[in-house]
Amino acid sequence: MTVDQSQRGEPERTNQRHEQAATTRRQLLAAAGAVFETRGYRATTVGAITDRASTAHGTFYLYFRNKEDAFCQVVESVILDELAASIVLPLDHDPRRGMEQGIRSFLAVYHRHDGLWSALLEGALQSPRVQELWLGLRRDLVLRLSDAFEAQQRAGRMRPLDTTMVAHALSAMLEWSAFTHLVLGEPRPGAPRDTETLVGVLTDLWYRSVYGSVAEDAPGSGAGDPGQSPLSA
Amino acid sequence: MTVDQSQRGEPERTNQRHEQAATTRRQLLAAAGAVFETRGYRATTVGAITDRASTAHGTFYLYFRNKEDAFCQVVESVILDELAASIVLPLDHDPRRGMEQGIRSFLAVYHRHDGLWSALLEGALQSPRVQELWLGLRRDLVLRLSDAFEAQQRAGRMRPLDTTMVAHALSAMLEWSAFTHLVLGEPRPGAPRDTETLVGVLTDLWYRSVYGSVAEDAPGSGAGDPGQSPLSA
Amino acid sequence: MTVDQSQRGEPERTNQRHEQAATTRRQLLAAAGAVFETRGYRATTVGAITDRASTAHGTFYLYFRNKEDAFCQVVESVILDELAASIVLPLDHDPRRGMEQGIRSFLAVYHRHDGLWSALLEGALQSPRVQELWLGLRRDLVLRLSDAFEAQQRAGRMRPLDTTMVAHALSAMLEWSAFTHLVLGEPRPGAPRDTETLVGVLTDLWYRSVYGSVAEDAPGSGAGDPGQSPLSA
Amino acid sequence: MTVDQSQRGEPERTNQRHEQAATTRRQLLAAAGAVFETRGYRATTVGAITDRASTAHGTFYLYFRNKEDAFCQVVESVILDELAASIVLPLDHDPRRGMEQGIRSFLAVYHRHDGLWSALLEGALQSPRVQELWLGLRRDLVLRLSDAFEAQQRAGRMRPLDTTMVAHALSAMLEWSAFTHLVLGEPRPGAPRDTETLVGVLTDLWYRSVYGSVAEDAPGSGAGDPGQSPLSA
DNA sequence: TATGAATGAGGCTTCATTCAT
DNA sequence: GATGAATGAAGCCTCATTCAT
Repeated sequence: MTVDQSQRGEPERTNQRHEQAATTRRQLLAAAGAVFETRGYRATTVGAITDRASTAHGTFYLYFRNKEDAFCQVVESVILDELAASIVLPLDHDPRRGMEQGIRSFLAVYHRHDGLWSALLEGALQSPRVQELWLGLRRDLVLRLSDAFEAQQRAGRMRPLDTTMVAHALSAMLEWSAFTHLVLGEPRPGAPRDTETLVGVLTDLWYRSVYGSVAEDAPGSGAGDPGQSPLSA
Repeated sequence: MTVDQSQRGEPERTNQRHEQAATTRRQLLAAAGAVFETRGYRATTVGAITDRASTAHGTFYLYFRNKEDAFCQVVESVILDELAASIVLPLDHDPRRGMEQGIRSFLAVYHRHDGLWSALLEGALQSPRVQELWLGLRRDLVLRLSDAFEAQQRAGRMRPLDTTMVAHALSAMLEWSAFTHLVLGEPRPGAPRDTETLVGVLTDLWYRSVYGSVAEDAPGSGAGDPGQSPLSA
Repeated sequence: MTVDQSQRGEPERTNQRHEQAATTRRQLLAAAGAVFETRGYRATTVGAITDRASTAHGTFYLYFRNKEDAFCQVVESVILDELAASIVLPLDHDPRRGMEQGIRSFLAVYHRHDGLWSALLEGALQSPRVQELWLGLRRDLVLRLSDAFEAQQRAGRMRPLDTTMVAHALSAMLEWSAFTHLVLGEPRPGAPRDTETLVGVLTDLWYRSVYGSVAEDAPGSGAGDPGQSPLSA
Repeated sequence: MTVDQSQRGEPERTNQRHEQAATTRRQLLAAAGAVFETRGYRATTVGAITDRASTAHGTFYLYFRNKEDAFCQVVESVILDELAASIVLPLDHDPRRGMEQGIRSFLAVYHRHDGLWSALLEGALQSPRVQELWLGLRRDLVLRLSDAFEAQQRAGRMRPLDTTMVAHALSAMLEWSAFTHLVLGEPRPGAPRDTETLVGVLTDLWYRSVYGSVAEDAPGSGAGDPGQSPLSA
C-alpha cells in the first residue's frame, strides 16, 4: 500500500498536505492574533506565537515573511470577519437612530478586539506597512461616512459643510473616544465602562453637528425622512 | 570676602560645575528630543542620543535612569515650554472666537512637535510610566474643558449635557484630528496641510455641539455674552 | 517500515538533532567547567565560555538561563560524576582505615577539581542560588557523617557526643583543610603538596576525636569491629 | 586676620589640613567597613562608600588606590582593633580552659564582624592582594598555635604529632566552623545560634585531638599543669 | 585637599532570522 | 511541509577611574 500511495496517491497526498498546511496556517494566525491582542505589537515575539500555536519556531516563516507580515494578516483576517458581521447592521429610517446604530456597532466591534486595535495603533507607529494598512481601514470608514453626508447634503437635509473634513473629524471623535474609553478605561480607569452612555453622547454630538440647523431638536421627529443613516450603508 | 571665597573657593567652582552640568543636561535633553521626534519611541536608542549630544554613552545615565525616564523628561520639558507659551492665549468675549483660538493654538502646539506626540503615543503603548504621563496630560485638558462647560451650563448658555463625557468626546475629536491631519497627513497624505480649514471645521462642530439649541445660528452674533471661552482659560 | 520513516522522517531527524544538541550542550558544559575552573566565578564571562565552546554567543542562552544557571549545572554534572565514582569507595572493617579511605577519597575528589571548589565558594558568596546548591552538598556530607556517628554511638563504640555538632565540626576541618592545602597550597605555597601526610594527620585527629575514650590508642589494632566507616557508606 | 593667616598661619593651616584629611580618611574607612560588611566584596561600589562617607566620589582615590586597597586597609584597621582587644585574653593554668577561652574569644571576634570575614573570603578569591593579606592573617594564627603545641610537646604533655599540620588542621576546623555557624547559620539556618555549644564541642575535639593519649578524660583535672593555653599566648 | 562630571570599556540578554535535516 | 538548533547583531546598563577646577 505504500507503493499505492507513491504511485497513484499523489493527488491525495497533495490534498492532505494542503489541508495540513491550511490547518497550520490557521493555528498560527489564531495564535498570532491572541498574542498580539494581549501583548501588543512590539512585545509580541515570534517565539510566543509558535509556542502558542504548538509549531516549530521555523514554521512561522513558512507562512509569514516576518512579524510585520503576520500582524497584517491577522488584522486583515479579523477585519474580514467583522465586515461580514457588520453587513447585518440594521438600517433605519430615522437618521438619528441610524447614527446611533452605526456608532453602537462600531463600538461593539472595537470592544470585541480591544487589544488588537491598541496593537494596530502601536504597529502603525512602528512599521510603515502596518501604518498603510491602518490608514486604509480608516479611509474606508471616512469615505463611507462622507459619501453618506454628501447624499444627505444633496437632499438638502444637512447643513452646508465640507463633507470630507466633517467625516474626518467625526470619525476621529468616534475612533478616539472608542480608544480612550474601551482601551484606556477613561474617564474613570477601572470603573465599569458604560458604553451605552457613550453611545448616547456621541450620537447627540454627531446629530447636532450635522443636522443642527436643519432639523433642530428633532430626534426621530424628523420633518420628512432624512433618509438612510450614514453609517449603516 | 573675595579672600573668603578664594580660601574655600567653593562657590565659584560649584557654580562653574553646575553650569557645565546644566549644559550637558540641556544637550542631552535636546538630543533626546530630536532623536525621539524623528525616530519615535522604540527605535530611539541611548547610543543615538549620546552620539547626537556628543557625550559618552555612560553620561546619559548620569542624567536619566533609562530611556523611559529620558523620554518623560523630554515630554515634560516641552510641555512646560508650551504651557509658558499658552499663558499668552488671548481671551475673547465672543465664545466662538474663544473656541477657535483655543483650537488653533492647540493645533499649533501639536504641529510644533509633530513627531513628539507620535512618539508619546507610541511610548504610552509600551511603557506604563509613559502612559501615565500621557494620561495625565489628557486629563488636564479634559478637566479644563469640562470645567468651562460646567460654568457655561450654570450660566444657562449651554445645552444640558453630561459635561465630562462631552469634554472627553470633543477632546478626542480635537486630539485625534490633530494627529491624523498633522502627523499622518490625512486626508491627502503629502499634500500641504491646510490647518486653517481644519480649525474652521472643528470650531464649527464644537460650537454646534455645545451651543446648538441655545444660541442657534449665532456665530459671532453674540446675543448676550456667553462668557469666557472654555479653552482660553 | 523504512518507508514509514522516510514518509514522516521524524525519528531519524529527531535523533540526529538530539545528538547534535546534546553535543553542543556537552561542549558548552565542558567549556564552562574549564573557564570557571581557571577564572573563578565572577571573572568568568559568557563570552569566554562560548569562545571556548566555539559557539555563538546566543547559543549559550539556549542551554542556560544565565551564568548562575550554567555554573550550577556544571557543579551538578561534576558532582554526579564524582558520586558515580565514589560508589566504588572501598568498605573496610577497620574503622580507622575506613575513615582514612573516606578522607583520602574526599581529598582526591577535591583535588581533581581544585578550581571548581574555589569557584563554588566564590559563587556561593555572590549568588543565593549557588549558595543553596553548595549548602545542599555540604548538608549531604554532614548528614551522612552524623548518621554514621549515631550508628556508632548506638553500638557503644563512640564517645557520647552531639553527633550533629561533631559531624559539622569534623566536616569543617576536612573541607577547610582540603581548601587551604589543595587550593591555597598551605602550609608552604608552591611546594609540592604532600597529600598523604595530610590524610594521615586528619585521620588521626578524627579518630582521636571520635573514638578517643572507647578504643584508646588502637589505630589498626581493631579491638573488635567498630563497624563500617562513616565516610565509606 | 586673613593676612595673619596667610603670613604666619601656614603651619596652623597645614595642621588644620592634616586633621581635616585624617577625619576624611576615617570617615571613608568607616564607611568602607560598613559597606563591605553588608554587601560583601564584589557588590561594594566606590559610589556606595563615598555616599555613605558623605564625600565626593573622587575623594576616595585620594586615600585609596582602588577598591582592593580600601578593602585591605579596612581589614587591617579592624584587625588592629581586634588585636588590641585580644591582648585582654585571660590566661589560664588549666590547658582545657585555656583552649576554651581561646576558642570562645576567636568566635567572639568572628561574630563581631560576620560580614567582614565573609567579604574577606570573597575578596581573597578575587584579588591576589586580598588573598595575600588573608593568608598572612591565617598564618599568624596557625604559627602561634603550632608554637604553643611545640612547647607542649617539648614538655612532654602532648601526643607526638606534626605540630604544623595539626595546627593547620585544627585552625581549619575552628575557622570553618565559625564561618558555617556564624555566617551561614548552619546547622539550622535561621535558628538562634548557640555559640556556647559550639565552643564546648570544639574545645572537646581540640582537647581530645591534642592531649588524647596523655591526659585521658581529664578536662580540668590535669595531672600537673599542662601549661599555658596555646591560644591565649 | 576636595569635588563631581565625564568617560568608555565590559558584560548581560533578547530575538528575528536562517538553514541543514 | 515541518523542524528546531544555531546565529549574531543590537541594545541596555554599571562602575572603576580620570581630570579639570
